[in-house]
Amino acid sequence: MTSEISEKKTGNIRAKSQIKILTAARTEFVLQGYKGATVQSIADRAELPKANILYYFKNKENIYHAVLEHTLEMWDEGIGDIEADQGPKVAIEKFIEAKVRMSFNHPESSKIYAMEIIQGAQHLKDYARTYQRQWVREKAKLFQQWIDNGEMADVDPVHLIFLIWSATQHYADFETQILTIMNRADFEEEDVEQVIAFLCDIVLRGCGLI
Amino acid sequence: MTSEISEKKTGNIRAKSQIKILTAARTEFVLQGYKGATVQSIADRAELPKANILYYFKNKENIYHAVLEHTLEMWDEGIGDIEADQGPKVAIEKFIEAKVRMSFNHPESSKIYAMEIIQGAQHLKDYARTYQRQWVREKAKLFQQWIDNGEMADVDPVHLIFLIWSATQHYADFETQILTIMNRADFEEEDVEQVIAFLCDIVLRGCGLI
DNA sequence: CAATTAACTGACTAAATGGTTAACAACAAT
DNA sequence: ATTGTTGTTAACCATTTAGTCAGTTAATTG
Repeated sequence: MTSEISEKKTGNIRAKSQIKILTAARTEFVLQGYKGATVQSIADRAELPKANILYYFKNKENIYHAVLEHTLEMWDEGIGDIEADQGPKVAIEKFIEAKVRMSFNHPESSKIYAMEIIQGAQHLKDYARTYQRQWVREKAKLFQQWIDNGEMADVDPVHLIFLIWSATQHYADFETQILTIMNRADFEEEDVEQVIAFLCDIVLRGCGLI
Repeated sequence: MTSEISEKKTGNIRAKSQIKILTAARTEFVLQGYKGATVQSIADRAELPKANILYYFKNKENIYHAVLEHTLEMWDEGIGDIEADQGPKVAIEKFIEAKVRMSFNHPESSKIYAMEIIQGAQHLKDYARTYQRQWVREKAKLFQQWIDNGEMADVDPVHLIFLIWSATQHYADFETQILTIMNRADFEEEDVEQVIAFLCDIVLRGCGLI
């Protein structure tokens, strides 16, 4: 039987290699798409021989699944949830800020997710059908209560959620376009705060909360 | 020398075949990505032999370029431009409506475009750098004048354009997700109008125009 | 009709690619 | 040391795929 130390060491090698591979894979899948990313290109980016990649992941599809899973975990965690107790203004502000920060900090995850949806969500149909639909319904109900209480303007809650999703994720997915148009090489913390302020301003005023 | 009639007929065959091929190709590129779409799969979808595809387009990249070009033409035409003479309210309304209708009528073009940008805009860098950047600057200046004249709230014009782009294109690019969440099979004219009304409502109020 | 051009296609080829295997190296446990 | 486990990798193979080509048919023209 293996000792605790050896387990840790073994685990470390596995974990380190897997992270290295998944990081390289994520980039390749974004740049080249699923079919365009080759095991060899992932190996090159990870600076490992191809066979070593296939030692840790049985095949290319498994790598992709692992990347996708990681993406969904982030989506769940980083989303910051919409909380009921502080009213619509704070809830929307917090939600927008969480989503914008996510987009700027992890654009690749957002891109992987976007490409997956654009191509028909082959691997994510169930996720949207069960988890996401439920989440949207719950939050929509919450917004509707605020509307009924006269705490915010009468806007369609579901489309409001879509609006916030799209506007925030745009800064990740269309990074390249935005940087080119703004004639910038990279985003800075300043930009992140400006976007948060802008979106909160428009959306809150749009919801009659300012 | 070929007669006018023969030119027309010849042109017809070429044009018809090319449209057939490009339509099939567009769908395949959306569903499978550039590398994933094979010349054979495009041929199958177009119901033509593979060699016939390569008779009309020298190679796969040429097909993709043709698809992309068509997409950009649509983008230019359908965008409806932001006109100065009727003030910010009408300008924004018209722009939103044009973009939303475009998204619902030609989701595949929007998807091709989105994937291209997400993957780093390899084929579109120049387009964004020259044409788009100029367009955004022009329109931003226009918004700024309205702001300076006190005709609308002081919101960042460039980010306002990004917001409208993202919110409208979202209905094309994330079609699958939205339909799944809304538990619907297809969009109807009713939906289009609801989205237009919703977005105009939020954005106009967000800009202090209601 | 004869000749020229355009449209079309089955069969083939060279290169790329996902995945296997078998042999080897590092290392821990006894 | 011996044994077993994990990690590592070059070499190899089967399949897929873009693109070519040689030859055929259809259309057009003079």
